[in-house]
Amino acid sequence: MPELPEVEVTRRSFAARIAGARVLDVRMGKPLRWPLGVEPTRLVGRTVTDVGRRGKYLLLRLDAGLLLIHLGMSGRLTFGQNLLPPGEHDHFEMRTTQGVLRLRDPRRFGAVVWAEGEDDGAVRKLLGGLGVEPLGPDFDPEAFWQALRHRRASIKQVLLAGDVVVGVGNIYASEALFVARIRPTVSACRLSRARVARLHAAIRTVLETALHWGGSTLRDFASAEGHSGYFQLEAKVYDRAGQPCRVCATPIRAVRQGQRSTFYCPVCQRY
DNA sequence: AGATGTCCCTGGAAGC
DNA sequence: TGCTTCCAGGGACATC
Repeated sequence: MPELPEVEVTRRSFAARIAGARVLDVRMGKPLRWPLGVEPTRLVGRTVTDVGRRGKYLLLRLDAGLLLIHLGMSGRLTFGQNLLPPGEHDHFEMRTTQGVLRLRDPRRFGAVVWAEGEDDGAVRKLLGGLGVEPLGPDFDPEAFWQALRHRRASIKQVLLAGDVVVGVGNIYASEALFVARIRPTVSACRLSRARVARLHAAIRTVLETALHWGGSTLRDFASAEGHSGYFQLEAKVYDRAGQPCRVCATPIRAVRQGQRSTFYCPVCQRY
């Protein structure tokens, strides 16, 4: 589920509804990626003030302290009144006066971490090294080029690292590079200003389009192929190894970069 | 500092 | 059918 658009859609789905809610109790299931970092009962009685987002982290702010929530690979967050009893994969549950916030995460790569404030050690450790928000005002072509010009790793891996720009996961990295017509394996520092400007625009377009369509991932759409009118969000390259490029019909190629799969069109995407 | 490999965990799909 | 192997959208951490 979760790259930046999915996390942002999740945030919007409950931010207004949970604001002002008082915590009634907190229940933990199996351990997530990191311990909560606070006795769950200490959250009882606090009030949720708002829900923010930084990269793929949700920031649930309380009148004192905040919870950093990450969905990992398989996490789903729900907030509602009449939820079923917790299942075996529901590992965090916070009952409030306005509904129950529940994290279901079968793979348990996700996390819920307590921080006393915005400059807490946990916040600095998890959020301190993050790059700029791709949909925010600080993401601009010139600064992007400046940040890339000293990086010798492949552009795909630099995008995934998240220390230049956040929120671009494995699927959207392949898709954005296709839109920008850039070979994923090219070294980041070899990209010209003009090509970086194209990539900048492509990242925004890809993420904004996904956000506009409700944050459903390209993979979800691909598996739902034929069902709805959402085919404009079909992956152009992701998971399409061997299938014809939608632009030039050349078979899409798959390679591995840093233990992750990358897909590209060898004709449309140049070095 | 930056690049690279490893690991956390479960479930579904593919291969034999 | 049943077993094994591989793969999955993330990212912190150790190591070089």
